[in-house]
Amino acid sequence: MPKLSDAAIEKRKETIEDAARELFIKQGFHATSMRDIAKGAGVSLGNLYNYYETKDAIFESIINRYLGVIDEKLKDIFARIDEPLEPENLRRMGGMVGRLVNEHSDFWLLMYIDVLEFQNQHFRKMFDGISARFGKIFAEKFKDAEKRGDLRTGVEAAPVFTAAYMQFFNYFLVEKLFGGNHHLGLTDDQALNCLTKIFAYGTLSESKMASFKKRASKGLA
Amino acid sequence: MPKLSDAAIEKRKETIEDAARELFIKQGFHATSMRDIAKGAGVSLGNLYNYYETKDAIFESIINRYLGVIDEKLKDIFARIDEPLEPENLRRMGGMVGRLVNEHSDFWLLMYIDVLEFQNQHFRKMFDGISARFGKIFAEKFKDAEKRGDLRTGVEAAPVFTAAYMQFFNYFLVEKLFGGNHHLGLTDDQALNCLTKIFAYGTLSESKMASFKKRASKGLA
DNA sequence: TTATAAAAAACGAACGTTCATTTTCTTTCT
DNA sequence: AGAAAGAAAATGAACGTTCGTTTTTTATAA
Repeated sequence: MPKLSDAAIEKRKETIEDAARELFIKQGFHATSMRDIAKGAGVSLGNLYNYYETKDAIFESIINRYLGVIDEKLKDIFARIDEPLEPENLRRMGGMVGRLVNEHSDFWLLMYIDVLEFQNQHFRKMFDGISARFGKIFAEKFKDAEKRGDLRTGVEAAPVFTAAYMQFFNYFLVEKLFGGNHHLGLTDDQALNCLTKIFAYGTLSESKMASFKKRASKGLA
Repeated sequence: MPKLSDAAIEKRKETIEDAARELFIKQGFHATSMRDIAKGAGVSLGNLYNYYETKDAIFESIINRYLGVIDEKLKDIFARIDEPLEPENLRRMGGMVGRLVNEHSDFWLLMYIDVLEFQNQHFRKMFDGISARFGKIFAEKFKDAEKRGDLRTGVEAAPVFTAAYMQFFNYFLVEKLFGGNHHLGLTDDQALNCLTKIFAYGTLSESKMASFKKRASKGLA
């Protein structure tokens, strides 16, 4: 047989990793055998080792691939937010984060596998210094907002925005993975509204809130 | 040999479960063998089966025991909070939640094991309808606060209190287990203050906030 | 002696990994 | 065009371990 093209190898690896991911998520890493993965991918047991050195390497490859996907999705979300402290944008972000969590709940399960089995080696960077990263992404916007006096005195933009992001994120994680069952006692929509309101009133200056309320009463809502 | 006393059996089970818990947390459930547990507890392999039917049963026993402990600690925390919507009390709760998370981080790891390996069977009740439970615990307090007009119009006490609790909880979890590394860009103290302020300004009526600020300026802080 | 706890040995099944073998497909040669 | 050669891919049996659990044996104290 001639050597497979890089594209062909890549394609095969994807089908293997798709099968492995599904199994890891459904039954955990250690409970999933190489035989399971082989069967799931429609590949022989031995052939797996032509593509990966070890079982761990499969997990790592899955994670690295997925990290890239989620990273893009997050970038996309933040790119769609021009004014990060605007309440309506916070609310929109919450919706997008919710969709991200729900559509990729398997990704967060992989994160828990990583925490338990690999001491969180691969996901460390996910939350490490996240506020500083938001500070960079929205550097001008945050500076502008502070100049304009949009924020209450003593309130910094980056931690507040991060806290809002984390709150949305965690809300949907609890709902999706931990049996929250509407743990705030509200529908998802109501919960998003409630949380957004808290962050809006909690962080914006009174003048900013007033102008926002005026705009809201005239506007869409 | 005569039958062991119930107390003796209980004591032995505790040492076994202590060893098992440590191993489960350090290396995961499936990666921990019955031989590991036996060695860790200073007991023979076969003897484990005089105390537990299966390996799963050990895990379940650990969880049920621990759920009781955490439940008590949480009850204790809420018992120490007479006025749940008072900002200074929210802040105090945050501190207590932080200590709970940090001192019992293994408990939350067990929760992740449960999510991954047991479909969250044992921890379901942890977050299920948590807002309603807070609503019951603080029923009178919430009603009083709403009567007094402590809250902004349209803001319900239970979801807001729950959101605050979850935010504190999640903050420390991320710090402890996910390599947050001061992910809000603040010290823990500053983070607690920041979050408390958001929830205070975000949910309390202006009159209530004014009286609080007056009291704060006169008082300790 | 007798009931029972504890220890040790043994069980079959399943694990991750290896490897000799077979299959597959391109290339080369007639 | 078609057979032979060569190289890489795919296979699945087999390896040595280790797994959870069971069974057997030994030790202990009333």
